[in-house]
Amino acid sequence: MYEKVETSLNFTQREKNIEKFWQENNIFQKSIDQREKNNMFTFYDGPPTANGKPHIGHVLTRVIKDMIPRFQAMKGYQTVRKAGWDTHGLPVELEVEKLLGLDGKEQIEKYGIEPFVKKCKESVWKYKGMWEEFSRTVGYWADMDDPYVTYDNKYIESVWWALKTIWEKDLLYQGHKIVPYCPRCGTPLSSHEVAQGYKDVKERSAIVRFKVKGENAYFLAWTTTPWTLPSNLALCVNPEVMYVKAKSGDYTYYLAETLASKVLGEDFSVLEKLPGKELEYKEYEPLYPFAIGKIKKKSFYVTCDDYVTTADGTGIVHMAPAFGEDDSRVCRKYDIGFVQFVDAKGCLTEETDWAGVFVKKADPLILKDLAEKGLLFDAPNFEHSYPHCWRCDTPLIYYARESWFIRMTAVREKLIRNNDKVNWIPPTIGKGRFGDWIEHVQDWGISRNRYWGTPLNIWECECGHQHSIGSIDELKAMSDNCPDNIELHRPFLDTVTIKCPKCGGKMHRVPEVIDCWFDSGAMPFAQWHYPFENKELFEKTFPADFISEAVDQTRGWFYSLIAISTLLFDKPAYKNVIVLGHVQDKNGQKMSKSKGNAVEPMEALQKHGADAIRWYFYENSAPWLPNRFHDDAVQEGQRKFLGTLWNTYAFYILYANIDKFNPSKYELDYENLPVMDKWLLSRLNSLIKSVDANLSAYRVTETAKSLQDFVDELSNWYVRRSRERFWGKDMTEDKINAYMTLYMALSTFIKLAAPMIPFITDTIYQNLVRNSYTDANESVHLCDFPTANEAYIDEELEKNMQLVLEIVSLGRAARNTANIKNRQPIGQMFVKAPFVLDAFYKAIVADELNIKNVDFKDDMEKYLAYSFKPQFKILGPKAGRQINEIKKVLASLNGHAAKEELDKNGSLKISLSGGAFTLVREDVEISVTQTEGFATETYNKVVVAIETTLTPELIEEGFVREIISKIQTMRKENGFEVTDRIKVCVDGNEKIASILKRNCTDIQKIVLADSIESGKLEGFSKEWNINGEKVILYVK
RNA sequence: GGGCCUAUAGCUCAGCUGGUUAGAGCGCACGCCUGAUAAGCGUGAGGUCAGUAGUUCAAGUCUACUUAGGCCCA
Repeated sequence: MYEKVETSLNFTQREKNIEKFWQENNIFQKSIDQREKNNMFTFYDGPPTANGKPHIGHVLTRVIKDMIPRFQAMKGYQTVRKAGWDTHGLPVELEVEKLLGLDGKEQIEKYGIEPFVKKCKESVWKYKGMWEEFSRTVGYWADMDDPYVTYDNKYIESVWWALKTIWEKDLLYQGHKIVPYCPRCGTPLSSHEVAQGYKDVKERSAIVRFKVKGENAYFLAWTTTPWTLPSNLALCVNPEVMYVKAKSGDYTYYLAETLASKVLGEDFSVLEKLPGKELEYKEYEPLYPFAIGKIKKKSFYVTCDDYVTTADGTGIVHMAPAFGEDDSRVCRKYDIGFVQFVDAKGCLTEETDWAGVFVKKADPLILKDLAEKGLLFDAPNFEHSYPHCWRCDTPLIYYARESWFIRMTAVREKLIRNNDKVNWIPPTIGKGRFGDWIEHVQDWGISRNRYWGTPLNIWECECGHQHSIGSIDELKAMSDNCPDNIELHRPFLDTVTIKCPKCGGKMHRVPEVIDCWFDSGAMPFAQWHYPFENKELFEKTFPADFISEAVDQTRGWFYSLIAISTLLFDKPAYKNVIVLGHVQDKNGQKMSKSKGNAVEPMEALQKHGADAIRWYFYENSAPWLPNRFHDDAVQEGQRKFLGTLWNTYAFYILYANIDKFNPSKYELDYENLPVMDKWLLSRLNSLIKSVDANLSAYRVTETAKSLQDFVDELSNWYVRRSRERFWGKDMTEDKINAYMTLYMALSTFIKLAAPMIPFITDTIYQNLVRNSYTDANESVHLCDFPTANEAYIDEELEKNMQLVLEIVSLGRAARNTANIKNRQPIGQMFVKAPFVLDAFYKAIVADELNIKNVDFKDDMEKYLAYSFKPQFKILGPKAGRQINEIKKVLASLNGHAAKEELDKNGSLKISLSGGAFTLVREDVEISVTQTEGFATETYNKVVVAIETTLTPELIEEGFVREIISKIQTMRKENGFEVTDRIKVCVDGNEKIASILKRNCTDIQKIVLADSIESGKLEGFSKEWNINGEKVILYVK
């Protein structure tokens, strides 16, 4: 016996039960252990930080990340899924600073690095519990008991190994990096911090004259930061842009052609036009002498780069390599020197005339000085948005800092090659956003001047020698003051010195820690402490078969993974990646706490249940598109899909319990099944094929849609059509067939859907399958994914049934137009379709539409008229611009005559203003327009016509159907059980009473009545209006 | 400021290499059906396919620009 099924849709409670069941019985672990060790499917989990709360977007990533491995596990692969935590980095430090009331690096150092780092370590677990509960609730299966943690000594040791390997390949070097820098706090800011502090400011910019060497002319260059002019080393033009040499007043200038009139006014004459490329390497005289002698490399000439625009300014940009990302890059490209006449406090240095003056204060002084020297062309006011420190409101400066880089430019070709091996979903990201990014890859600045992170494993000697340590053992071997239980963090490592292999001197570690993106990109090997342990395991699980994160990770994790795997192994770190769109609110706006439109994920899960939310994300739209999330949308899918599935299951259980039916006692007798059952099994097996193919190819939405369509047809066609087969008292062959077919459909379907909606499918499985078969697997998630039985797939059958559905739909429409309700039988229906159905299907149509006769007819002329339209796709290229006239002529043709001509000659002649034109059959589209006496409907190539005149016999039958329906309604309203037998009485209408009498045998049988009498008034009563006849019915 | 993505019915989304009446689901109105169903079926109202210009016999679809939103980078 099955457990009785609640028809309530209270999914959340049932999900909690399943969650508990999984936990108590280690279902997740079993799903891994039961599979063959050498048959692996690898998934890498991108680590979240547990010092931030999960938000609704994490539901999307988790449900996608969860579903694919569940599917592969059922396909027979061992699918190891290790959870991970990202624990290092500036966000953690900032959180702790806030907590401790600290502000800036000075205060941190005063507070003490050791206690600070300790706090950081605690802080990262702030929301761990919440994350775990969240993961359990959405049904995210990953090994949470033994996760990888990026701050773990073993993890760091693996990262060190990687860094040392890179160091030994000579791909790790020191250089300058331009960072947004707060001169007051003495610290660079992350882009996230910079973004918080943009403000519109009005400043004076400068257009400066740079004297061309050996030529009586000047370059006009524009800058918004005059304080960088003393550090000028080069100019830059766009090689593609046209420049002019123009005479204006006493001066001759070079500047961009399109900006000349804006800058010089109307009064100038063009002496020469030339592309920027021809200005390359032209030398000029330095504005200031400060740098002369300080630099050995050749400087003070014009460079080319396409970052220069002609949006404003002069089209010539002044370059100070210490103060701008582009400046720095271009100067490196041209091998120009480097000077930085601004100190760490943001003041100009001794070398200049304004020593100790803060940069922003120096601006007017420098402008004045240039004006006096006749080098200032103009100093226009300029309004722009400029970043300020979010802490202290000081204007930020872009400032070169000593920094460590990984030479990604050296492995660019390899990166591109490896990226080509990745299956990006959608492919456009791999080619576009990501492909372009690595096409222009820059060296990776990996050092951070902070405290809480993986320490950079480079030791430096006074003699200049540098050494990279690759393991704890190596450190201990080279050091005489390394504690036994050394923790690989600041400040503990800062005091550990090693002996210089070159000079024997003391080597100290450099102060930097590394970018935490390097940590997360190292997880393929660091999660297993490779190469110190688990060598074989790593090799088996690299590269990953599948990863998935949101689109913002393109230059984050997606990049760091492939960057590191390319550097170390020259392989991509993953084979398939689904890139997910962001979750937005109802109006397509970004969700944020400040806007108050953020959806609390736990609340949403509580309200709708995990399956409903999962389903929404699978079904709603392609995963990479932005998802608008709101309650109503989730409810829709829940009702339509989960509700329908549940009800179909409840239907089966209801009747199987009445009949004490157990599928294990029977065999499915395929050969002798009725067509309806064969159709369902064919649909089912086609579905298996398509779901398997789609999920194997990571096509999520397509899978969801096909599952949804199947449930719809299962419930609203198969079950609805087959309902009566379950009603009879005896266990007939037909009833067994129906049970077996429905059981097979349901029990197979839940396996197909299990990866997507793991809770409801297991709930159903526990009752439906485990109560049918004592030897069934413990959980649906331990089952093998179904394989299609090709012998059951009958495409012809599915095609026929499809036509039945279309005809039925048209028939209903025709009834509607004729205003004849469904209970009123109709005598005749004619159908024209591309192919003819045999008697069985016609019977379904007849029954479904309550029509006595259904016949196929090719010649429908009696009931219809034709109209003609050009078949544009074919006729368009042939007819060209005549096509509009053809359309007009066709519309005015006599349909019947034209049809006849076309049928007879195979062609149709029409006359146009330009002469006669001959159309063949393929050139025109013929459609049906009119009706006469019959109600007709048409769609695609199917036409139906129903007879609208009714005979007295048909009308009487209509009454019988009405009466039965009313009695059934009364049974239901008055709480009779399905099997109860009743007595029926009728009163108040002779016509109805006589109809009842004439048809009492049929009616009694259907409504389970022992007797039908008139006059004797017993039981529940209700007055009805049946086709205009008032009558009172009684049931008892 | 630069690159990329998105914009189609009140809402959520389809719309293949351009083909003329732009579809589906939800919601709404009316009607039908229903002894599993919180469902189902039909009809109707509801669209300047974000805007402008262009290519073409033909543009939701291709091109350019603009607007709004998003992501990444400055």
